[in-house]
Amino acid sequence: MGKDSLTGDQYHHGNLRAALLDSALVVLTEKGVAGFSMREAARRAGVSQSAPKHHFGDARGLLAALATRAYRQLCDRLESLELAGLDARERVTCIAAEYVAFAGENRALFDLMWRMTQFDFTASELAEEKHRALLILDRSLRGEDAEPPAHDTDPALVPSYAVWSLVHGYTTLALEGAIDSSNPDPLNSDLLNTMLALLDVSGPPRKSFP
Amino acid sequence: MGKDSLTGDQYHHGNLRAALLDSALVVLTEKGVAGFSMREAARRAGVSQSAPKHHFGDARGLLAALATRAYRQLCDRLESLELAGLDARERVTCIAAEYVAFAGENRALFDLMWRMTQFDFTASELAEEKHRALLILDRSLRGEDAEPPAHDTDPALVPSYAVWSLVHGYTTLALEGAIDSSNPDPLNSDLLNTMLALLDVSGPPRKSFP
DNA sequence: CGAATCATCTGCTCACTGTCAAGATGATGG
DNA sequence: CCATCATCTTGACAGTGAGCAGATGATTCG
Repeated sequence: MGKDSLTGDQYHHGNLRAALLDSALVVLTEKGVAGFSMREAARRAGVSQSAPKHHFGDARGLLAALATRAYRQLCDRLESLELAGLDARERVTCIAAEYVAFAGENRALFDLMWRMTQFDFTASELAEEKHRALLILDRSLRGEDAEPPAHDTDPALVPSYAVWSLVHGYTTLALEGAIDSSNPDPLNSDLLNTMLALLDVSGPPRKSFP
Repeated sequence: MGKDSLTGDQYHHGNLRAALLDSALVVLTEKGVAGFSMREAARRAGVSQSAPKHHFGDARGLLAALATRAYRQLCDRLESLELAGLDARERVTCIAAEYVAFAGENRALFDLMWRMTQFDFTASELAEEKHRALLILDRSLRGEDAEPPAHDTDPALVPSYAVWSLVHGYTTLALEGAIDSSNPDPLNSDLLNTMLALLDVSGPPRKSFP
């Protein structure tokens, strides 16, 4: 377990960093990204308003750390899926369901994860975890023994990019009420699977891209 | 032209609403969604801090009006595309390119459009324009003479939902640096077209969804 | 053991924001 | 001509992120 572990032992003088991340998550979940307040997160952790500074620098730093932890959790969930014995299409269905489930269970967090460019462009650790998500998706799709992609624009990655785009696009569209605005809980796995069925996930792309 | 027209005639006592929308767009473009300030928008329009209240209620109202105008502009651009004589795949390519171009030319605005749930859940005019985007996409995809969808969950809409999800997902992923983080201008139409080629946009879906 | 050093946390201040209530200003219309 | 109404200004308030000086306490080192 890293320094972001959920349960703190000593508290008041101890692992404030993890405690702040926890209280920040509560505030974020209750108030949303727009209503988030670093002072309130500090208040709920029982410390002064400027205590977070030493651990996260500023508010963007706190949110970046929160988003990084969220990416790590998502990656862990995707990585721990049992995909042995499934064909490519079943694996995609499985991954997509987990992705959508994570977004539905952690809406405010999922929002934040895709809103970081407006807070911090240069969070390298965060970019790493984001990239890890792509690699996990690609490995799940093409199998453990397939050759890993040489670079971000490797043509072999195209099907993975397509799956990610489709699943991620559907998730955000649905959460923003663009799919079925009358439905309060719009994440519909059946619809997503029907759309995924229209996607050719097996073969390599026809031509490379620069 | 509606009341959101860009050029104001009388100004100081006249169409402040449009002037505020214009200055708000400038502030939004310069500072991004997180750095947006209603006071600064009022300042740039040459009026007092609480002048926007009468026209938009509060800050969320201003942003909602801005997002609504943006949806209208996007819809107009998609609607004015010349698609006659093209087959389904060419039409999709054309629409996708326009969608991505709009997002690239209006990044802050595009961000805002998909961040409204955290500002205002009940902007009916906005939801209308968002829905109009779907109908335009669907009509472009299935042709002018196809029967319009009966409801939001009409199975005939599935290919349109899939195209929208793929294109929208790719756009947001690319803008967030998830596709090729080293590329500062990541919107690559070739990659998008290659992904769209993997999608079966012609036939009806195999089975309906609830 | 004592003292210096360092990490951590507090208190205070500042500029800025969104929102509200009360009042000016000016156009419209009876 | 005057009342009414829409529009805009002024002045206030609580809340926020950020910076600075200093208290507190743990650690390390002479």
